[in-house]
Amino acid sequence: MTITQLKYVLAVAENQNFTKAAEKTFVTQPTLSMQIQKLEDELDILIFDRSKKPIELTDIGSKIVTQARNIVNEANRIADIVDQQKGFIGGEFKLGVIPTVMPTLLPMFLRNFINKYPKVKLKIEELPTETIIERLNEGHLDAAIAATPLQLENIKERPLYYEPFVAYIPENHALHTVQKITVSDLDLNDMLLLEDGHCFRDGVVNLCKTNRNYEDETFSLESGSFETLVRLANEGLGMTLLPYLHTLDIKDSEKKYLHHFKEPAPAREVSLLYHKSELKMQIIEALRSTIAGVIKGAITFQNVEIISPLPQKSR
Amino acid sequence: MTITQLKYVLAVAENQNFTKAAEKTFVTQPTLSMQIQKLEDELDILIFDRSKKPIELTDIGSKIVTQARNIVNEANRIADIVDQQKGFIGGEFKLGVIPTVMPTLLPMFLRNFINKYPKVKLKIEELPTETIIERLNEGHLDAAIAATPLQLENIKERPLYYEPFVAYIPENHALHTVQKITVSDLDLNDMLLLEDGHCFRDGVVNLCKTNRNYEDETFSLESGSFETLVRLANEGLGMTLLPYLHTLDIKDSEKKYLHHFKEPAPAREVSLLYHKSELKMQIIEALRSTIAGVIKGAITFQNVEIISPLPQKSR
DNA sequence: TTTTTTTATAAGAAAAATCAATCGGTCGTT
DNA sequence: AACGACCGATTGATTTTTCTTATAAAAAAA
Repeated sequence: MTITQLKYVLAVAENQNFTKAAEKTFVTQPTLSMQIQKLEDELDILIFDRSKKPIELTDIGSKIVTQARNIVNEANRIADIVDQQKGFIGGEFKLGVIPTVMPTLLPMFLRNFINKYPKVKLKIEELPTETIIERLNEGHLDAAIAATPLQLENIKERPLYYEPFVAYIPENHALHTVQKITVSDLDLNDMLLLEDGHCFRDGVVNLCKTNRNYEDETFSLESGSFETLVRLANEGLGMTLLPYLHTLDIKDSEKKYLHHFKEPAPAREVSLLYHKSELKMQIIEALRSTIAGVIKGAITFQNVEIISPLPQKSR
Repeated sequence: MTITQLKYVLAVAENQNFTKAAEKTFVTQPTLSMQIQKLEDELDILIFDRSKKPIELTDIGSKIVTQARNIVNEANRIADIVDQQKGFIGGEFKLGVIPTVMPTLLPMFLRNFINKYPKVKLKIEELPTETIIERLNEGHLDAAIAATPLQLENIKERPLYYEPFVAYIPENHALHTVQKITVSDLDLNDMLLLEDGHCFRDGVVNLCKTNRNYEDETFSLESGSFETLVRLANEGLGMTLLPYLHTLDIKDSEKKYLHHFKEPAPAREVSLLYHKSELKMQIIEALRSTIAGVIKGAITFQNVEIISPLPQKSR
């Protein structure tokens, strides 16, 4: 049994296809087939059920895949240990970021980070929380930034900052005169929301629900970006909630429509996520400290109440 | 990097010698040297400091060895998983047993076990607790039977039974008339003990010390076997304590000198020990259940107080 | 100094991993 | 039913890797 064989098995298990797996592992398909056959012969079991289309893992096969992932992870860590010893922080690093954090946080720390660690080849992808979790588990992401707490079995969370919600209330709105609003002022039916799939949307819904219970979940209007939401609000279609960092980019002329919450303000917790195997931990730590450094100047709030980003099962 | 290379590294680290490591791994010394050099080249570090005699690990080398042990363990577990799936319980299994448990426990379950699991090649070694711990950590033992609790970082304990101490008090002894003795009756200076290194001896010393404190630790007489202790006691040289199972083998004519303790009787906890990596867990479990089955008939005590087997630092 | 022990190196043999080409089976489509 | 697309297995040549024997070099022991 070799580590290479285990990597081949993982590739086939993930792609459910020998040919694609071969491409991913940069070998030809016969090589892959033979190595996997050799392993199966050695163990005297079948890992894959080739009669199914697409190919499936056998019972024992899926146990082996789990353990193989373990072994390959532990093997990768050897390189980590060496890097750490050499003080080398570099190599490819895949970071996932949720859409509602991406545009505000990224510009704040990115230049800083690549200056400080020029040898790290950062590959950043904007992804919904769900996909982030999948890819962290499969090892296709090295780390991610998302709203927490998620409390997942195999994923560790390291909070970066707490970002309060800020209300955007247009001139003609009923709440316009209220200076410091509270959660109980909120009405979900009057709220402009992001499209489904954004965890910030789920956070807002959770927040409003702590107040009242809505059976009917037909929301008035939804959009894919905060900018659109603000514009819709200006048109008198309702109010909306924004994460604090987004309010820093708003036009001066519109800043007067921002209303902060009475403390403790509702807030989302934004964390650095990584797999419990703690691979590439030096880079993760470098990332965390860089972000912590730049965020300190931007967010000074203390007294906040964390709103869960998890979508609640309705009906 | 290959698993084979890691195994070679482990062998050299353990033997501190390329030639011996080569023998242990069943390859020639040049093979070993070259493979290790290849790994060192690939990682671009030195694992071994060859200038020292005997050879030493570098700083980074010892970290790599730790991780390598990890990887090799996890890799071995693949075979475990397959065996479990096939319901196969077999292969070589190395069991360590402490001297004071060996002669009484082994005959009770051994025949039973080899009948039930004929494919397991049991290799049993009588070893002191200290050596058992070392070998479990290095993976040279698959499991062991020893007195607990030891509370060690990398070793799990699964209690098998609680074996009360029984006093052997010869006719002319001061305590001879006392039927049920108590711990406070004991006097370490009057106690015949096993030689240094036996954990049962440490248990007895601990037990007596709960009673009084002795500054002077010059014990009267020591011996390597319980049989000798009994004979010495018969000669009027003092009393002694025996583990319960040993009292079953005593001559009928001497049984009258056995005195049980008042409940809760002091007892030692005898456990199955294995490495936390839980390799060969099916065999370990088979062993445990077999022993548990035979011991149930022999030991029915309930109300006991466990005496630590750990030697206390004196002076 | 000589001998012994121990690791490194060199060269050839054996084993293995890989590739290009191709086969054979299973789909879905026409 | 015939065709083509897809997919994994097989074959045979080629390259790469691993291992061994033989030997050199260095260090330690005598």
